[in-house]
Amino acid sequence: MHPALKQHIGDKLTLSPEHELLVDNCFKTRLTKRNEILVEKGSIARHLYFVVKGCLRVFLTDDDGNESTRFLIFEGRMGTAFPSFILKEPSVASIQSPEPSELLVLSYADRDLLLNEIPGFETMYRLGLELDYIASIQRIESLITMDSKARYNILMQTQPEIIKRLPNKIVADYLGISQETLSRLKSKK
Amino acid sequence: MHPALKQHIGDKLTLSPEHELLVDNCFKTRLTKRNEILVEKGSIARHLYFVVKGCLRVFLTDDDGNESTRFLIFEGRMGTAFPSFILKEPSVASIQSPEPSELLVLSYADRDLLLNEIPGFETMYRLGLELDYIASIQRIESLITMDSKARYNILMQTQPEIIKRLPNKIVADYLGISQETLSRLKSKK
DNA sequence: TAAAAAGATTGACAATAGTCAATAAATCAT
DNA sequence: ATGATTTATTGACTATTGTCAATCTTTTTA
Repeated sequence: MHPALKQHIGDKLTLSPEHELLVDNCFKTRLTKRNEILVEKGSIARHLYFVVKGCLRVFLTDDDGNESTRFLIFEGRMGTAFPSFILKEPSVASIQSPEPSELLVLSYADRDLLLNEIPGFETMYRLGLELDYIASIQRIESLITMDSKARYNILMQTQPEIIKRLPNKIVADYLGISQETLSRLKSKK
Repeated sequence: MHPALKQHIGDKLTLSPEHELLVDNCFKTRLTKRNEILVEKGSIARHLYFVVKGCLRVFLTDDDGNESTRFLIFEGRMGTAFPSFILKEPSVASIQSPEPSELLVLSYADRDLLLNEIPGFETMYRLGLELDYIASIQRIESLITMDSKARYNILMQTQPEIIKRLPNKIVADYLGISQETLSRLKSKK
Protein backbone atom coordinates (compact mmCIF):
# COMPACT_ATOMS: atom_id res chain seq x y z
CA MET A 1 0.00 0.00 0.00
CA HIS A 2 1.17 3.53 -0.73
CA PRO A 3 2.96 4.89 2.34
CA ALA A 4 0.98 8.14 2.26
CA LEU A 5 -2.28 6.20 2.34
CA LYS A 6 -0.95 3.96 5.08
CA GLN A 7 -0.11 7.03 7.11
CA HIS A 8 -3.57 8.44 6.45
CA ILE A 9 -5.18 5.31 7.82
CA GLY A 10 -2.65 5.28 10.65
CA ASP A 11 -3.95 3.69 13.81
CA LYS A 12 -7.56 4.41 12.88
CA LEU A 13 -7.78 0.94 11.35
CA THR A 14 -5.67 -2.18 11.61
CA LEU A 15 -5.72 -4.17 8.38
CA SER A 16 -4.99 -7.84 7.89
CA PRO A 17 -2.52 -8.57 5.05
CA GLU A 18 -5.44 -9.67 2.83
CA HIS A 19 -7.40 -6.52 3.53
CA GLU A 20 -4.33 -4.38 3.01
CA LEU A 21 -3.97 -5.97 -0.42
CA LEU A 22 -7.63 -5.30 -1.14
CA VAL A 23 -7.26 -1.63 -0.25
CA ASP A 24 -4.13 -1.43 -2.36
CA ASN A 25 -5.94 -2.89 -5.36
CA CYS A 26 -8.85 -0.47 -5.08
CA PHE A 27 -6.76 2.71 -5.07
CA LYS A 28 -5.23 3.40 -8.51
CA THR A 29 -2.40 5.88 -8.90
CA ARG A 30 -2.96 8.82 -11.21
CA LEU A 31 -0.53 11.60 -12.09
CA THR A 32 -1.83 14.93 -13.30
CA LYS A 33 -0.34 17.96 -14.97
CA ARG A 34 -0.69 21.54 -13.76
CA ASN A 35 -4.31 22.69 -14.22
CA GLU A 36 -5.43 19.34 -15.57
CA ILE A 37 -9.18 18.84 -15.35
CA LEU A 38 -10.26 15.63 -13.61
CA VAL A 39 -13.99 16.16 -13.51
CA GLU A 40 -15.81 18.34 -16.01
CA LYS A 41 -18.89 20.24 -14.80
CA GLY A 42 -21.95 18.38 -16.12
CA SER A 43 -20.35 14.95 -15.85
CA ILE A 44 -20.70 12.64 -12.89
CA ALA A 45 -17.89 12.53 -10.34
CA ARG A 46 -17.31 8.79 -10.17
CA HIS A 47 -14.24 8.79 -7.93
CA LEU A 48 -12.90 9.77 -4.58
CA TYR A 49 -9.38 11.21 -4.70
CA PHE A 50 -6.66 10.87 -2.12
CA VAL A 51 -3.97 13.50 -2.63
CA VAL A 52 -0.45 12.10 -2.23
CA LYS A 53 1.30 15.16 -3.69
CA GLY A 54 0.00 18.46 -5.03
CA CYS A 55 -3.58 19.52 -4.55
CA LEU A 56 -7.08 19.46 -5.99
CA ARG A 57 -9.52 22.29 -6.47
CA VAL A 58 -13.27 21.75 -6.63
CA PHE A 59 -14.71 24.81 -8.30
CA LEU A 60 -17.82 26.32 -9.85
CA THR A 61 -18.11 28.33 -13.05
CA ASP A 62 -21.00 30.53 -14.11
CA ASP A 63 -22.09 31.65 -17.57
CA ASP A 64 -19.92 34.77 -17.43
CA GLY A 65 -16.84 32.68 -16.74
CA ASN A 66 -16.63 33.63 -13.07
CA GLU A 67 -15.10 30.92 -10.93
CA SER A 68 -15.68 30.06 -7.27
CA THR A 69 -13.68 27.51 -5.35
CA ARG A 70 -15.84 25.21 -3.27
CA PHE A 71 -13.06 23.14 -1.73
CA LEU A 72 -9.32 22.70 -1.77
CA ILE A 73 -7.78 19.33 -0.99
CA PHE A 74 -4.12 19.09 -0.01
CA GLU A 75 -1.64 16.31 0.67
CA GLY A 76 -2.91 13.51 2.87
CA ARG A 77 -6.59 14.37 2.45
CA MET A 78 -9.46 12.89 0.47
CA GLY A 79 -12.19 14.55 -1.50
CA THR A 80 -14.22 14.86 -4.66
CA ALA A 81 -17.24 16.72 -6.05
CA PHE A 82 -19.18 15.21 -3.20
CA PRO A 83 -22.83 15.86 -4.09
CA SER A 84 -22.31 14.41 -7.56
CA PHE A 85 -20.34 11.44 -6.24
CA ILE A 86 -22.98 10.50 -3.67
CA LEU A 87 -26.13 11.33 -5.61
CA LYS A 88 -24.72 10.11 -8.92
CA GLU A 89 -25.98 13.27 -10.57
CA PRO A 90 -24.15 15.52 -13.04
CA SER A 91 -21.75 17.69 -11.11
CA VAL A 92 -22.30 21.42 -10.71
CA ALA A 93 -18.60 21.67 -9.90
CA SER A 94 -15.46 20.82 -11.83
CA ILE A 95 -12.24 19.46 -10.39
CA GLN A 96 -8.75 20.42 -11.46
CA SER A 97 -5.25 20.05 -10.08
CA PRO A 98 -3.75 23.54 -9.83
CA GLU A 99 -0.35 21.90 -9.31
CA PRO A 100 1.09 18.75 -10.89
CA SER A 101 -0.23 16.08 -8.56
CA GLU A 102 -0.05 12.46 -7.55
CA LEU A 103 -3.40 10.97 -6.65
CA LEU A 104 -4.85 7.70 -5.46
CA VAL A 105 -8.21 7.20 -7.10
CA LEU A 106 -11.06 5.16 -5.63
CA SER A 107 -14.19 4.43 -7.65
CA TYR A 108 -17.66 4.52 -6.13
CA ALA A 109 -17.99 0.77 -6.54
CA ASP A 110 -14.65 0.17 -4.87
CA ARG A 111 -15.56 2.49 -2.03
CA ASP A 112 -18.66 0.39 -1.45
CA LEU A 113 -16.58 -2.75 -1.68
CA LEU A 114 -14.26 -1.51 1.04
CA LEU A 115 -17.20 -0.32 3.17
CA ASN A 116 -18.79 -3.76 2.94
CA GLU A 117 -15.78 -6.03 3.07
CA ILE A 118 -13.51 -4.51 5.65
CA PRO A 119 -14.69 -4.45 9.27
CA GLY A 120 -14.13 -1.00 10.71
CA PHE A 121 -13.76 0.68 7.35
CA GLU A 122 -17.20 2.27 7.49
CA THR A 123 -16.51 3.61 10.96
CA MET A 124 -13.26 5.17 9.78
CA TYR A 125 -15.00 6.60 6.74
CA ARG A 126 -17.85 7.93 8.88
CA LEU A 127 -15.46 9.63 11.30
CA GLY A 128 -13.69 11.31 8.38
CA LEU A 129 -17.04 12.40 7.02
CA GLU A 130 -17.95 13.94 10.37
CA LEU A 131 -14.75 15.98 10.35
CA ASP A 132 -15.30 17.14 6.77
CA TYR A 133 -18.86 18.09 7.66
CA ILE A 134 -17.60 20.06 10.66
CA ALA A 135 -15.13 21.91 8.43
CA SER A 136 -17.93 22.85 6.06
CA ILE A 137 -20.10 24.05 8.97
CA GLN A 138 -17.26 26.26 10.12
CA ARG A 139 -16.90 27.63 6.60
CA ILE A 140 -20.62 28.48 6.56
CA GLU A 141 -20.18 30.25 9.88
CA SER A 142 -17.34 32.37 8.57
CA LEU A 143 -19.38 33.28 5.50
CA ILE A 144 -22.49 34.37 7.40
CA THR A 145 -20.83 36.10 10.34
CA MET A 146 -17.63 37.72 9.08
CA ASP A 147 -16.66 40.36 6.54
CA SER A 148 -13.98 39.64 3.97
CA LYS A 149 -11.09 40.89 6.09
CA ALA A 150 -12.04 38.68 9.05
CA ARG A 151 -12.45 35.68 6.74
CA TYR A 152 -9.01 36.32 5.29
CA ASN A 153 -7.46 36.53 8.75
CA ILE A 154 -9.09 33.28 9.81
CA LEU A 155 -7.86 31.57 6.66
CA MET A 156 -4.36 32.86 7.34
CA GLN A 157 -4.51 31.37 10.83
CA THR A 158 -6.12 28.05 9.99
CA GLN A 159 -4.92 27.19 6.50
CA PRO A 160 -1.97 29.42 5.61
CA GLU A 161 -0.84 26.90 2.98
CA ILE A 162 -3.82 27.94 0.86
CA ILE A 163 -2.61 31.53 0.84
CA LYS A 164 1.03 30.60 0.33
CA ARG A 165 0.69 27.97 -2.37
CA LEU A 166 -2.17 29.09 -4.54
CA PRO A 167 -2.64 32.12 -6.80
CA ASN A 168 -4.59 35.09 -5.45
CA LYS A 169 -7.40 34.46 -7.82
CA ILE A 170 -8.11 31.05 -6.30
CA VAL A 171 -7.71 32.29 -2.73
CA ALA A 172 -10.13 35.09 -3.51
CA ASP A 173 -12.86 32.95 -4.97
CA TYR A 174 -12.43 30.45 -2.13
CA LEU A 175 -13.15 33.34 0.24
CA GLY A 176 -16.06 34.43 -1.92
CA ILE A 177 -14.56 37.81 -2.80
CA SER A 178 -13.02 39.39 -5.91
CA GLN A 179 -9.28 39.21 -6.44
CA GLU A 180 -9.05 42.98 -6.35
CA THR A 181 -10.61 43.04 -2.89
CA LEU A 182 -8.18 40.37 -1.73
CA SER A 183 -5.26 42.33 -3.10
CA ARG A 184 -6.41 45.38 -1.14
CA LEU A 185 -6.91 43.39 2.05
CA LYS A 186 -3.36 42.13 1.85
CA SER A 187 -1.83 45.57 1.42
CA LYS A 188 -3.99 47.30 4.03
CA LYS A 189 -3.53 44.72 6.78
CA MET B 1 -41.22 3.53 19.11
CA HIS B 2 -42.55 6.96 18.31
CA PRO B 3 -44.35 6.82 14.94
CA ALA B 4 -42.49 9.89 13.64
CA LEU B 5 -39.18 8.21 14.35
CA LYS B 6 -40.42 4.97 12.83
CA GLN B 7 -41.34 6.88 9.69
CA HIS B 8 -37.93 8.55 9.67
CA ILE B 9 -36.20 5.19 9.73
CA GLY B 10 -38.70 3.87 7.20
CA ASP B 11 -37.33 1.14 5.00
CA LYS B 12 -33.77 2.30 5.50
CA LEU B 13 -33.43 -0.18 8.34
CA THR B 14 -35.45 -3.19 9.47
CA LEU B 15 -35.35 -3.62 13.22
CA SER B 16 -35.96 -6.76 15.23
CA PRO B 17 -38.43 -6.30 18.13
CA GLU B 18 -35.49 -6.25 20.57
CA HIS B 19 -33.63 -3.64 18.60
CA GLU B 20 -36.77 -1.57 18.19
CA LEU B 21 -37.09 -1.58 21.96
CA LEU B 22 -33.47 -0.56 22.31
CA VAL B 23 -33.95 2.38 19.95
CA ASP B 24 -37.09 3.35 21.82
CA ASN B 25 -35.26 3.37 25.14
CA CYS B 26 -32.43 5.52 23.81
CA PHE B 27 -34.63 8.35 22.50
CA LYS B 28 -36.20 10.37 25.34
CA THR B 29 -39.13 12.69 24.67
CA ARG B 30 -38.67 16.36 25.50
CA LEU B 31 -41.20 19.16 25.14
CA THR B 32 -40.01 22.75 24.81
CA LYS B 33 -41.63 26.14 25.04
CA ARG B 34 -41.38 28.87 22.43
CA ASN B 35 -37.81 30.25 22.33
CA GLU B 36 -36.59 27.83 24.97
CA ILE B 37 -32.83 27.41 24.96
CA LEU B 38 -31.64 23.79 24.74
CA VAL B 39 -27.91 24.37 24.39
CA GLU B 40 -26.18 27.45 25.70
CA LYS B 41 -23.16 28.76 23.80
CA GLY B 42 -20.04 27.74 25.74
CA SER B 43 -21.53 24.47 26.98
CA ILE B 44 -21.08 21.13 25.27
CA ALA B 45 -23.87 19.85 23.03
CA ARG B 46 -24.34 16.38 24.47
CA HIS B 47 -27.38 15.33 22.47
CA LEU B 48 -28.73 14.74 19.02
CA TYR B 49 -32.29 15.98 18.54
CA PHE B 50 -34.98 14.48 16.37
CA VAL B 51 -37.77 16.98 15.74
CA VAL B 52 -41.24 15.43 16.00
CA LYS B 53 -43.10 18.77 16.02
CA GLY B 54 -41.92 22.36 15.83
CA CYS B 55 -38.36 23.25 14.92
CA LEU B 56 -34.87 23.91 16.23
CA ARG B 57 -32.55 26.76 15.44
CA VAL B 58 -28.78 26.47 15.80
CA PHE B 59 -27.45 30.00 15.98
CA LEU B 60 -24.41 32.14 16.72
CA THR B 61 -24.23 35.31 18.76
CA ASP B 62 -21.44 37.87 18.76
CA ASP B 63 -20.40 40.39 21.42
CA ASP B 64 -22.68 43.09 19.99
CA GLY B 65 -25.67 40.78 20.28
CA ASN B 66 -25.90 40.07 16.55
CA GLU B 67 -27.30 36.65 15.77
CA SER B 68 -26.66 34.34 12.82
CA THR B 69 -28.54 31.16 12.16
CA ARG B 70 -26.30 28.26 11.26
CA PHE B 71 -29.00 25.64 10.75
CA LEU B 72 -32.72 25.13 11.01
CA ILE B 73 -34.14 21.69 11.74
CA PHE B 74 -37.77 20.95 10.99
CA GLU B 75 -40.16 18.05 11.57
CA GLY B 76 -38.77 14.63 10.75
CA ARG B 77 -35.13 15.71 10.76
CA MET B 78 -32.23 15.30 13.16
CA GLY B 79 -29.56 17.73 14.21
CA THR B 80 -27.57 19.43 16.92
CA ALA B 81 -24.64 21.81 17.36
CA PHE B 82 -22.64 19.29 15.41
CA PRO B 83 -19.00 20.39 15.93
CA SER B 84 -19.51 20.52 19.68
CA PHE B 85 -21.37 17.20 19.75
CA ILE B 86 -18.68 15.35 17.80
CA LEU B 87 -15.56 17.02 19.18
CA LYS B 88 -16.97 17.30 22.73
CA GLU B 89 -15.82 20.89 22.85
CA PRO B 90 -17.74 23.92 24.14
CA SER B 91 -20.20 24.98 21.49
CA VAL B 92 -19.78 28.21 19.54
CA ALA B 93 -23.47 27.97 18.74
CA SER B 94 -26.59 27.91 20.88
CA ILE B 95 -29.75 25.94 20.17
CA GLN B 96 -33.28 27.16 20.76
CA SER B 97 -36.76 26.11 19.68
CA PRO B 98 -38.38 29.14 18.01
CA GLU B 99 -41.70 27.31 18.26
CA PRO B 100 -43.07 25.07 21.03
CA SER B 101 -41.64 21.71 20.04
CA GLU B 102 -41.68 18.00 20.66
CA LEU B 103 -38.27 16.39 20.46
CA LEU B 104 -36.72 12.96 20.76
CA VAL B 105 -33.34 13.32 22.42
CA LEU B 106 -30.42 10.95 21.93
CA SER B 107 -27.28 11.24 24.05
CA TYR B 108 -23.80 10.80 22.59
CA ALA B 109 -23.34 7.58 24.56
CA ASP B 110 -26.66 6.22 23.33
CA ARG B 111 -25.81 7.16 19.76
CA ASP B 112 -22.61 5.12 20.10
CA LEU B 113 -24.59 2.29 21.65
CA LEU B 114 -26.94 2.19 18.67
CA LEU B 115 -24.03 2.48 16.22
CA ASN B 116 -22.33 -0.49 17.85
CA GLU B 117 -25.26 -2.72 18.73
CA ILE B 118 -27.57 -2.52 15.77
CA PRO B 119 -26.34 -3.93 12.47
CA GLY B 120 -27.04 -1.45 9.70
CA PHE B 121 -27.50 1.48 12.05
CA GLU B 122 -24.11 2.96 11.23
CA THR B 123 -24.80 2.69 7.51
CA MET B 124 -28.12 4.50 7.93
CA TYR B 125 -26.45 7.14 10.08
CA ARG B 126 -23.63 7.52 7.55
CA LEU B 127 -26.04 7.96 4.65
CA GLY B 128 -27.90 10.64 6.60
CA LEU B 129 -24.60 12.33 7.36
CA GLU B 130 -23.71 12.35 3.67
CA LEU B 131 -26.97 14.09 2.84
CA ASP B 132 -26.49 16.68 5.59
CA TYR B 133 -22.97 17.29 4.36
CA ILE B 134 -24.27 17.75 0.82
CA ALA B 135 -26.82 20.28 2.07
CA SER B 136 -24.06 22.23 3.80
CA ILE B 137 -21.92 22.15 0.65
CA GLN B 138 -24.83 23.58 -1.30
CA ARG B 139 -25.27 26.29 1.29
CA ILE B 140 -21.58 27.21 0.94
CA GLU B 141 -22.06 27.38 -2.81
CA SER B 142 -24.99 29.74 -2.51
CA LEU B 143 -23.00 31.95 -0.13
CA ILE B 144 -19.92 32.24 -2.34
CA THR B 145 -21.61 32.48 -5.73
CA MET B 146 -24.87 34.36 -5.25
CA ASP B 147 -25.98 37.79 -4.10
CA SER B 148 -28.65 38.13 -1.42
CA LYS B 149 -31.55 38.24 -3.86
CA ALA B 150 -30.51 35.02 -5.57
CA ARG B 151 -30.01 33.33 -2.21
CA TYR B 152 -33.46 34.41 -1.15
CA ASN B 153 -35.01 33.06 -4.35
CA ILE B 154 -33.26 29.72 -3.92
CA LEU B 155 -34.46 29.49 -0.34
CA MET B 156 -37.98 30.25 -1.49
CA GLN B 157 -37.74 27.41 -4.02
CA THR B 158 -36.03 24.83 -1.85
CA GLN B 159 -37.24 25.52 1.70
CA PRO B 160 -40.27 27.81 1.56
CA GLU B 161 -41.32 26.63 5.04
CA ILE B 162 -38.40 28.57 6.47
CA ILE B 163 -39.74 31.79 4.98
CA LYS B 164 -43.34 31.03 5.88
CA ARG B 165 -42.93 29.82 9.45
CA LEU B 166 -40.12 31.86 10.89
CA PRO B 167 -39.76 35.57 11.62
CA ASN B 168 -37.92 37.75 9.13
CA LYS B 169 -35.07 38.29 11.51
CA ILE B 170 -34.25 34.57 11.58
CA VAL B 171 -34.70 34.15 7.83
CA ALA B 172 -32.38 37.13 7.32
CA ASP B 173 -29.57 35.88 9.51
CA TYR B 174 -29.90 32.39 8.03
CA LEU B 175 -29.27 34.02 4.64
CA GLY B 176 -26.39 36.03 6.10
CA ILE B 177 -28.05 39.41 5.47
CA SER B 178 -29.66 42.11 7.61
CA GLN B 179 -33.38 42.04 8.19
CA GLU B 180 -33.73 45.41 6.49
CA THR B 181 -32.13 44.01 3.34
CA LEU B 182 -34.48 41.03 3.46
CA SER B 183 -37.46 43.30 3.88
CA ARG B 184 -36.38 45.28 0.80
CA LEU B 185 -35.83 42.12 -1.22
CA LYS B 186 -39.35 40.96 -0.45
CA SER B 187 -40.98 44.23 -1.50
CA LYS B 188 -38.90 44.74 -4.65
CA LYS B 189 -39.24 41.20 -6.02
C1' DT C 1 -59.30 43.12 25.19
C1' DA C 2 -55.86 46.43 25.94
C1' DA C 3 -51.31 47.48 26.86
C1' DA C 4 -46.81 46.00 25.96
C1' DA C 5 -43.50 43.76 23.44
C1' DA C 6 -41.66 42.11 19.39
C1' DG C 7 -41.25 42.21 14.53
C1' DA C 8 -41.46 44.54 9.92
C1' DT C 9 -40.98 48.40 6.90
C1' DT C 10 -39.01 52.57 5.13
C1' DG C 11 -35.76 56.49 4.64
C1' DA C 12 -31.19 58.54 4.84
C1' DC C 13 -26.64 57.75 4.91
C1' DA C 14 -22.20 55.07 5.38
C1' DA C 15 -19.34 51.33 4.52
C1' DT C 16 -18.07 47.41 2.14
C1' DA C 17 -17.16 45.07 -1.89
C1' DG C 18 -17.61 44.66 -7.05
C1' DT C 19 -16.49 46.15 -11.82
C1' DC C 20 -13.78 48.02 -15.39
C1' DA C 21 -9.46 49.54 -16.94
C1' DA C 22 -4.63 50.42 -16.89
C1' DT C 23 -0.20 49.14 -15.38
C1' DA C 24 3.21 46.36 -12.98
C1' DA C 25 5.07 42.08 -11.56
C1' DA C 26 5.75 37.34 -11.68
C1' DT C 27 5.75 33.03 -13.97
C1' DC C 28 5.92 29.95 -17.85
C1' DA C 29 7.51 27.87 -22.03
C1' DT C 30 10.51 27.88 -25.79
C1' DA D 1 17.46 33.75 -20.90
C1' DT D 2 13.75 36.18 -22.92
C1' DG D 3 9.51 37.03 -24.96
C1' DA D 4 4.81 35.75 -23.97
C1' DT D 5 1.31 34.86 -20.91
C1' DT D 6 -0.67 34.88 -16.71
C1' DT D 7 -1.30 37.01 -12.33
C1' DA D 8 -1.29 40.96 -9.11
C1' DT D 9 -1.88 45.70 -7.98
C1' DT D 10 -3.94 50.17 -8.10
C1' DG D 11 -7.29 53.87 -9.30
C1' DA D 12 -11.88 55.55 -10.29
C1' DC D 13 -16.36 54.66 -10.07
C1' DT D 14 -20.69 51.91 -9.12
C1' DA D 15 -23.61 48.78 -6.82
C1' DT D 16 -24.86 46.31 -3.00
C1' DT D 17 -25.58 45.81 1.61
C1' DG D 18 -25.29 47.44 6.43
C1' DT D 19 -26.43 50.72 10.12
C1' DC D 20 -29.21 53.86 12.61
C1' DA D 21 -33.52 55.79 13.44
C1' DA D 22 -38.38 56.46 13.06
C1' DT D 23 -42.78 54.55 12.24
C1' DC D 24 -46.07 51.08 11.50
C1' DT D 25 -47.83 46.39 12.18
C1' DT D 26 -48.44 42.15 14.34
C1' DT D 27 -48.24 39.19 18.16
C1' DT D 28 -48.06 38.16 22.93
C1' DT D 29 -49.52 38.19 27.50
C1' DA D 30 -51.42 40.15 31.56
